[in-house]
Amino acid sequence: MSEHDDGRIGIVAALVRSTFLVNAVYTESAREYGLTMQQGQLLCVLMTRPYGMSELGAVLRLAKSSLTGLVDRTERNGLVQREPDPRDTRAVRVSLTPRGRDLAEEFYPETCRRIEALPAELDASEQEALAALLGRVVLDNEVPVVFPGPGEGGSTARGS
Amino acid sequence: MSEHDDGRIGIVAALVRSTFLVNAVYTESAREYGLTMQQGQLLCVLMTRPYGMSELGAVLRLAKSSLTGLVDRTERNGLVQREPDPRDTRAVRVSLTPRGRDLAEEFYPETCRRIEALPAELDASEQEALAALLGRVVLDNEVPVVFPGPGEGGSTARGS
DNA sequence: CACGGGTAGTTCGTCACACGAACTATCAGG
DNA sequence: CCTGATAGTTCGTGTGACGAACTACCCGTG
Repeated sequence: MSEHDDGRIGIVAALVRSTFLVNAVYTESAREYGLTMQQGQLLCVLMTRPYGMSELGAVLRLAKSSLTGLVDRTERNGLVQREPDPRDTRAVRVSLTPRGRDLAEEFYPETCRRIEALPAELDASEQEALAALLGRVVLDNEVPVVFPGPGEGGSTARGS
Repeated sequence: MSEHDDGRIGIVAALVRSTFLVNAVYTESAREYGLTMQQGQLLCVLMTRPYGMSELGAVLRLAKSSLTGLVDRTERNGLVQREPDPRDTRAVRVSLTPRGRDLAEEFYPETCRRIEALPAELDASEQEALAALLGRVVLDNEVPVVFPGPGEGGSTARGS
């Protein structure tokens, strides 16, 4: 109820405005790599491993027809590819192409840097506290892993 | 592989995923009122006072041609109106129609409720801490008032 | 006063995004 | 086999975002 005598705002406004901020930064970063935010997100998700279309739809919270379009466009740009799923003739596995992986491995850390810069005015313990609190919020609300944590991105789960 | 043995995530992932979450909630809420997220945002901004197009572009971070389209569509839905600016023949003032205000006054608090529910598992002091930390982040990064704080919505025009 | 540069918005063409409904093809259980 | 569920695609529609080009107007300067 008491909000901004000294710049203090409610938790709702704080969440909405920080969302607006992160959206803008993410979009801007993607733009500079020739990506849209959605395509950037797709690449980030696929960094860890290939996904089926339905699975991707669940992670990105998209209707299946929306996802077909997104993968179509990203595939047309040469960043992802569809492969038949050996276990199920109906299904496809979407994975990064070499070019897509290269791009993701530039885009992802650069975007991390930019997001990381947003709370730069907070000291280390405050940043940790923020991460912990927000982390609990996303955990409590079962947010899909739409952005891998550090260490999950580049080197760990890859080879084939 | 270093971070989430116990659910802890880095600050970047926390920010990105919470953004994803709030986006989804906001979009969903708007959808139920027959709005898109952008139109809902427009209504929320206009709740406090009328804006000029350029001004709106700055707040919503949209190119002017994008804004023309958004206002066009929202106007077609009968929620906002363009009025000539008495001070400047070139300019227009965009304001809520009565119907737009009614809708905003349903949409805004309902969306607040939903956003507020996200950190419900945090206790009061934790919520306060989160609001304070996030509030500083948005302040440091000069995020426009894209979502009014409580009390700024109806008639109490509390400046800057 | 005229002129010229800046400002306010719109128009136009283009592409991305998101959805639902209808569709094809395959899987799996009986 | 049949039948119902599952995996994806296609199609049509509306929204969203942008840059470039345009009109109309403001205002300071000469």
